[in-house]
Amino acid sequence: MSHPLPTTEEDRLIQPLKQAGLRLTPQRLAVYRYLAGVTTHPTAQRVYEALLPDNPSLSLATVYNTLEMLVGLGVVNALGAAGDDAVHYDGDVSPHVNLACIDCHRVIDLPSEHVFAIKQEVSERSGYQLLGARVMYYGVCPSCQVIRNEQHATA
Amino acid sequence: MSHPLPTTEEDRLIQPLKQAGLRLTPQRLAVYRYLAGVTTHPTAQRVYEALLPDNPSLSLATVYNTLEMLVGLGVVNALGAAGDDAVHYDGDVSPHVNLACIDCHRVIDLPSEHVFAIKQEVSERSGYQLLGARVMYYGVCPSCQVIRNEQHATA
DNA sequence: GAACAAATAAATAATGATTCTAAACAAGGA
DNA sequence: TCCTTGTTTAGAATCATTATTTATTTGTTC
Repeated sequence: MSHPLPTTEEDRLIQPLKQAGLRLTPQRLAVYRYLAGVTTHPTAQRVYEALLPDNPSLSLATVYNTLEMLVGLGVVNALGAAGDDAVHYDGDVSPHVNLACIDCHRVIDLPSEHVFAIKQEVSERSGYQLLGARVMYYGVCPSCQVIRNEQHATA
Repeated sequence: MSHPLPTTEEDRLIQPLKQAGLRLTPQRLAVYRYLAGVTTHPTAQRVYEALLPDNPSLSLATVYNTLEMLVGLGVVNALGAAGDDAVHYDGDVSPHVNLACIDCHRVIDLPSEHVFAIKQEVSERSGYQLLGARVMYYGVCPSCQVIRNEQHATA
C-alpha cells in the first residue's frame, strides 16, 4: 500500500502494548474500542455489561484487569468515583475537563483551553512520569438541581 | 471586641454548617481541623487513626459521615483513589493541582496559575452547582521511578 | 433546671466494588 | 508437537464504604 492508513483504535492500542511487551487480545481490543467509541464515562461494570452480548465468555475480572492495564499504558484515564463508589473511566485522554453530577452520577466533557497549559505545566515541573489525568469538577447538574428543588418544595 | 478576629478553621466551618442547618460537634471540628492543618491527602482511615489518640470514642463511621458532609459543604475536596482503592481527601479547596504516585500512593500539591482560569471557565459555562474539584495528575514519582529501575535491573 | 425532641455519634453488621487465586486456554518458539 | 509464557475465566476473598440500630448529646420549652 502506497498511502498511509488512517489511524484506527487498534493502532492507538497496538503500539503501547508492544512497547510494554503485552499481547493484543480480543478482550483488550474490545474494552479499548468500547471506551474510545463512547462519549460517556462508564464504570467497569458498565463496560462489562455492554460487551457481554458480543463476548459471552468475557469475565468481569478481565474487564478490571484490562482497564487497569489501559490506564497504566496511558491510553485511558481513571476518573475516580462520581458520588457512587465505582471508578469511572474516560477513553478520551486528550486534555479536557470532566463534570460529574453527584446525584445522577453522570459525567460529561467540557472543552477547555487552559487544560492544555496545565498539562504542560505539570509535565515540565513535576519530575513525575505522567500516566493520566483527572481534571474533574463535581456538583449538581441542572436537571438534578430541578429535582432537588421539587423535593424541597414537597418536604 | 472592636477589632476583627482572625479567621480560624472553626470560622470557616461554622458558617457553612449553619447555612445547611447542621450543628458544630467536636467530631466535625476535629476532622475538619485535621484536614485543614495538614498538607498530606489522607484517606478516611488515616484521618481516623490520626484523631483516635485524642478522641478515643471516635468511630470510623463518623469519620466517613463527616468527610462526606464536608465535601457536600464544599470545604473539603474528594480526590478519589490514588492507585490504592481508598478515597483521598484534600483540606485545601483553593485551586491547585494534585499529583498522585500510583506506586507509593502519596499525593502532593502543585501550584498552578491556570487552575484559577479553569475553575472560572467551568462555573461560568456549566450550569452546575459546583461543590468541589479534583484536578489530579497521576503517574510515578521520582523516587518510585528509581525503585522501578532497580527492580528492573535486578529482574 | 428538669423533661422532651431532634440531631448526632457509636458499634457493628451488611453491602458491593475490586482483587486474588487456581485452573483452563492460547500463542509463539524450539 | 511440546514447552514456556502470558492471558482469560470463574469464583472466592478482601476490604473500603454504607446502613442500621442503639445510645448519647444538644437545643428547647416549660
